[in-house]
Amino acid sequence: MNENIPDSSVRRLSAYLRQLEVLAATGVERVYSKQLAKHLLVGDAQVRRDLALFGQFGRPGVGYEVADLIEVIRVILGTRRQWKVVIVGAGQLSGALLRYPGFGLRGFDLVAAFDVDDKKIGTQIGNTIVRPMEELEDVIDEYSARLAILAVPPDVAQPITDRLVRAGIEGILNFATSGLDTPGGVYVSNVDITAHLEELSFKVNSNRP
Amino acid sequence: MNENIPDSSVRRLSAYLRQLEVLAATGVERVYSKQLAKHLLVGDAQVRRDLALFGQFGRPGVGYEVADLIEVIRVILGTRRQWKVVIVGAGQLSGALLRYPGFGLRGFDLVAAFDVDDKKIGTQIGNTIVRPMEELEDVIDEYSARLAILAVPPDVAQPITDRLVRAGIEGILNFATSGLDTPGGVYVSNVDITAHLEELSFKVNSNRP
DNA sequence: GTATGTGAAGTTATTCACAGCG
DNA sequence: CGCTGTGAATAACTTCACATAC
Repeated sequence: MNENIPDSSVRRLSAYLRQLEVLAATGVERVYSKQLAKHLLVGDAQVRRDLALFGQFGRPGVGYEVADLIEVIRVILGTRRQWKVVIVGAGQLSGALLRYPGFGLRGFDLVAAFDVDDKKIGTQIGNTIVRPMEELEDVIDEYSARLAILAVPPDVAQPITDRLVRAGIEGILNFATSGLDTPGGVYVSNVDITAHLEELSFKVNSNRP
Repeated sequence: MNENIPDSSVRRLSAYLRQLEVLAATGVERVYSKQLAKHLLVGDAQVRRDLALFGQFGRPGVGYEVADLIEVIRVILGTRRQWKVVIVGAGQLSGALLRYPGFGLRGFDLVAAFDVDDKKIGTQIGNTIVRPMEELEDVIDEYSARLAILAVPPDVAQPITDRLVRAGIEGILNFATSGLDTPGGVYVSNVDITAHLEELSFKVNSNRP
């Protein structure tokens, strides 16, 4: 699939998809770019541009079919397949993720969790049994997992990343605050909750300090 | 403080700050824009530009003092004060946040948690007791809290948001997948973990489907 | 009449490249 | 010299506005 796609467009496609899922669940069959734009604080032209990067999916004067557009965006994002995902670190956060039912519906199958803590190993979280770190490579191989979620203390984030990369993982969702070094072709997406709070702090502060 | 600051610059400032915190902890006293840039996949000019939006903090030929720059960025982000933050929804995710020690150090004090579930009310998570939703407005008022974290099911996210806004909250960190409507001057930062996974899916897929 | 798709225009962000300071 | 700070140049993204299709 093409390159030269702005990251911002990809993120908006996810947002459109969330919106469309709600519309589909409430029985809405058609939607206009203007409606999709409204909740996202973007213009309607932006919505059409984002979609135009990948093809023509609407009909002038009519709009978009909700069900079709959901499929289109899933194809674009690559989530019509079911990605096998391993999660390293079986703490509270991982527990929340493992129990969240939304991932499976959206193409992400959390197949295994790993931890170093003997007290956690063997316990069940959601539908998943916590395994020892030693099994990491074998399990990634067994499931042909290509994505991983990293929810471990910062000091072990980089060494575990290196192991994940060697084991064939191509995308890492990182909850550690430290950045990760990975070779080209291995992507990292960082979730830094502190950074989100700092963004709010900055904006609220600029408003009325 | 000034407007016309790109969101992307604010996000990068957070990233620089994370980096600087690590440098400070390891005893490094000086740093160049080039070093800060390296881990973040941006150019050194970008780092200097981001800082130049707010003033001049380095010395030509010398670089930046790590400790000074940390202070400068905290001032910019508004996190030298201690923000009082309430958290609504006392599930697994909130448990993880309440037990995370990093927020306090970085200017965010999670002062209260709320839930509708009688079984949770009164229990302690980290240092915080879970309170009934009825007390929401009083507690926000009592602490003069201006930020809130929302970790509740999507169907109640909007009504609770409305309550938070009426109670004086000015910034909301939202973990619900649905977007939130807020009046001008009330900021929302969305954490959509599915969107992060979709971003990885997209990139890994464009690489080698 | 209404909404899409898209060239063209406009805006914003990033990178270059170098003067000037330490 | 080396590194910052910053005009100037470039690149990227967004918005406008309208021909086209329904």
